[in-house]
Amino acid sequence: MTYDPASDLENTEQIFSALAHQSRRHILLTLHFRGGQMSAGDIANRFACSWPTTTRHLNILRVSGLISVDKVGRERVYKLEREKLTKTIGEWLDWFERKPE
Amino acid sequence: MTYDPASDLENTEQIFSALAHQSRRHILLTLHFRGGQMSAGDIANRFACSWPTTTRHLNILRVSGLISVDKVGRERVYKLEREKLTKTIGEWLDWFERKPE
DNA sequence: ATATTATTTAGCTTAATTGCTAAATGTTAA
DNA sequence: TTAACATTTAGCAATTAAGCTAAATAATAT
Repeated sequence: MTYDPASDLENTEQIFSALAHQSRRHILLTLHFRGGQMSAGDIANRFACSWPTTTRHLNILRVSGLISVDKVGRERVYKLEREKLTKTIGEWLDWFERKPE
Repeated sequence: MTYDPASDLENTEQIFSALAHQSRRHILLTLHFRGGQMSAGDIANRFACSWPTTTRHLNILRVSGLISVDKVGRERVYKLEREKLTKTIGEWLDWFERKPE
């Protein structure tokens, strides 16, 4: 797969949209501070909303590429894609560190 | 006004929500690369959507604190609050540069 | 005073998001 | 093979977001 600017922009859109919800930002931080990996249940148990609602948040994060998932037995283990997050947002933010000519 | 963690969190929410829309991110970049200040008309003319729609985007950005506005004659001049953007997002992103203990 | 310019506000419609509960799926244990 | 567990999918209701056109406001120019 070669570089596709259109899908890259689309992904930036997905990522910023994913970050727009408090619960999803919280999930990312929780994942990070618990070592980068947690099962769906471990995540769901830490949040006030219902498990299906958390599942949907996880899915939005997964489609954006900010997390990935792995089946382990009957559990699903979600993994933070830390570099995807820091690279995408960091690079966007970098435009504002550049002097406007 | 002393530091208020609740309103600080609320503002983070506003900022991430403001950044979730492509047009609003575009407005911020346009402002930055045109020197940090533009009239509402200059901004609206550069976008495909109707002027009232742009006005609403500008208002969302203003309420979040990412831009500010100044009346100059019959124009309204919008100004990018560059540091608000880089500080808020940069500091949030920094959590992910810290080692999770 | 009146017209023109710059911009916002109001009001409406459609689409998207978020939350819920209940049902379905797939996996391991008895 | 049946029960229990871990999780997702389906489907619904309520809220919010985003777009438009038309009307309102406020400042300058004639």
